[in-house]
Amino acid sequence: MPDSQTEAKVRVTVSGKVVELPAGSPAVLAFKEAGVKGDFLAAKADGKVIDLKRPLKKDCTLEPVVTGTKDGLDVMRHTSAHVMAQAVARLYGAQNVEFAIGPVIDDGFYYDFDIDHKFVPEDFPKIEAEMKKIVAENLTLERREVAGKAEALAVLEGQRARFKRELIQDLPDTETISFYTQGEFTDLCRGPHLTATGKIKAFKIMSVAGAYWRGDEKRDMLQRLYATAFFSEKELEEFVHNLEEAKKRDHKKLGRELDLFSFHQEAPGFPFWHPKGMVIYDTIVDYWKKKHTAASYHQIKTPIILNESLWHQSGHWDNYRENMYFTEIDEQVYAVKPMNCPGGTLVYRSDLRSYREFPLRMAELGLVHRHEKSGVLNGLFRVRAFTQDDAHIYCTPEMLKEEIVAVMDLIFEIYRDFGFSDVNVNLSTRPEKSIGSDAMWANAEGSLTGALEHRAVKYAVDPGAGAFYGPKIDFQIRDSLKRYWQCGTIQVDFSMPERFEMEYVAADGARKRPVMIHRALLGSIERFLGVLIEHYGGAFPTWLAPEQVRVVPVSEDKQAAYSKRVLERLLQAGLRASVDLSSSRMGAKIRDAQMQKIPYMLVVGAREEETESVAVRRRDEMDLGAMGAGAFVERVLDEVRTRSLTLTLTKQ
RNA sequence: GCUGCUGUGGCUCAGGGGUAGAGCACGUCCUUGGUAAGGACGAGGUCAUGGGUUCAAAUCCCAUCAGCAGCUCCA
Repeated sequence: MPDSQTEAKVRVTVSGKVVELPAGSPAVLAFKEAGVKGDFLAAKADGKVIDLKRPLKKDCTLEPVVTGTKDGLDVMRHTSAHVMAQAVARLYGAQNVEFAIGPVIDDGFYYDFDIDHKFVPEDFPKIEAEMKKIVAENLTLERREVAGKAEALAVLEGQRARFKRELIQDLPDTETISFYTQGEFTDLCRGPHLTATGKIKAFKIMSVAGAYWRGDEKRDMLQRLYATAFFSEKELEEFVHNLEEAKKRDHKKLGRELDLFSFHQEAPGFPFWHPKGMVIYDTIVDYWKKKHTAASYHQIKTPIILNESLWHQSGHWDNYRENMYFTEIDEQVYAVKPMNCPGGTLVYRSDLRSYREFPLRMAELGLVHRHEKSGVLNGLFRVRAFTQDDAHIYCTPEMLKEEIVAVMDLIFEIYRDFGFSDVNVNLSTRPEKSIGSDAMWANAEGSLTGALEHRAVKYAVDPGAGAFYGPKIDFQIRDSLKRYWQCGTIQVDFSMPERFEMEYVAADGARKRPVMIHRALLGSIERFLGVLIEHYGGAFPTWLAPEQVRVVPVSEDKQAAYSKRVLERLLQAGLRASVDLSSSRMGAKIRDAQMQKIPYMLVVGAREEETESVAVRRRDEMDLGAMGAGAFVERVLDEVRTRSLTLTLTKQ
């Protein structure tokens, strides 16, 4: 019998229960001792995920990581990455491959390989089949810790493993270095991992792409296999289905199909808006202007081309020149504005300002141009010319918090009206390199957090991620496919007022420097419209729809006059409508309107003509039956007025 | 910007060393039909651009431009 007096023990707290185990016992034993049952994938010791077999060396709080959790999924995906690497090693010969890294990412994992064979999608089934074999073999994963870099390098002795060696070299000396082995495959890895490959459930290789070693384009280009894994085939199928859905909703595709905008070789990165796209664009702008007028904003418009000297003063010439376009006027250099603020400050300085005007809110839908690298252009999401829904607010430091609350209120209200109720909020605080006094930063950051807390907004803090000229809050909206889009931002700016020597006259008659808030809600109208297209899948709510009502005569001959009368009535009421007087059959006309995702179709035939009525059909395929033409108009107008996100008309 | 893939009528795409095809859309005509495609006929492309190989290039090679994916960048 072991001497319990001398044997070291660890005290482990598992869901409130304390169990005592010999030091070095595997984590999983603690669950067993504590009587916790379940499908364990890993353990979490004081918040850190570790292997189930990891020896416990000191007292800790331990919880199981089980199927169905994010932690569990990450562990399974991590092990899946090793399995994929092992499969590649088996299929192409371990001596022919060099392994780089294989981390878990948001939607799965990847592994980077240096291999002569060029992966093509046709290789995926083969690799997947080998992975399935490895899972079926249920190989156990063994962790081996080595003492320092020298020993780690010794493990790799004689192997082609220049990436692994480099990784080891760059590790801090204090770091524990570990390897994981499953069957014949060993990989440098921090872990944690599943206990055995058999616990991997459903996986799929998604794509292959080039990727630079350590993201550096001057270094080796590797082949990256993207893959994903889930706890069940069902979840995997759902994921794949979602990807297809996202593809269907691609705004570039819908933009073409719905005839909203186009892009052309003659102007890469510069969108061309078609009539229907313009309707949506203008509707957003009209709405935006109304909201800003109601929130006591003034609206200004500043030039697109401004003298180079202004950009020296603003600091853009030093920091942003690469992204700017230049031109020449009368032998003077001018720049096309990449941002609106410098022009805005000229408006501010056009008059002597008083504290009585504060907070002075100047909004500008400013068209900016930025030279984005060709490879980053992406439909409306990344363009070279776009309209920022910008505003600059000038106020005193004391007003900051209240102003920020007001901006936030406006942001959330506007997001809600477009159907975005889930918003991620991020606070970025002072970076190492920054201007402005400690007191200024304290006030600004205090105002931002104060505003967030005042409205009980949940937010994450990104320490040191603020701009050098001030802290900021960023807003990301979640769309119907659960993707997040960075749109809104509120930035406090200490730099601009200094650089442009902006002043106001305070109550005591002294000249003081105002604080400037720089804010955008939608970010860029173009990009936001792209997000809206994907969010709604092209089926815009009625208030935004380019065409709201399509009149469909049953017989073009016989109901031409009546259908035109109905159309006239719709147009007079201010609705966007048209009539289909083509000679196609009614079914084809309906199909056409349906594919254009027009909210309402009005079928008019002999029956309707007799009673001055219309047979209403909703694009979500509901035949609502007949109703009086006047009643229809009133109800749709109401739907538009309230900016309803759903179609509201129902069967009477 | 880097790497890979792609570029054929307005759109989606097939074809492929011997000077081009389908469906949809479009036009004309016939059809006047009650809730997702009626029919016939027709027009439309120097196969992204420039160069090279070849008796012959849309097809093969190179470069350029553009698009897509990824990397990086940006926020």
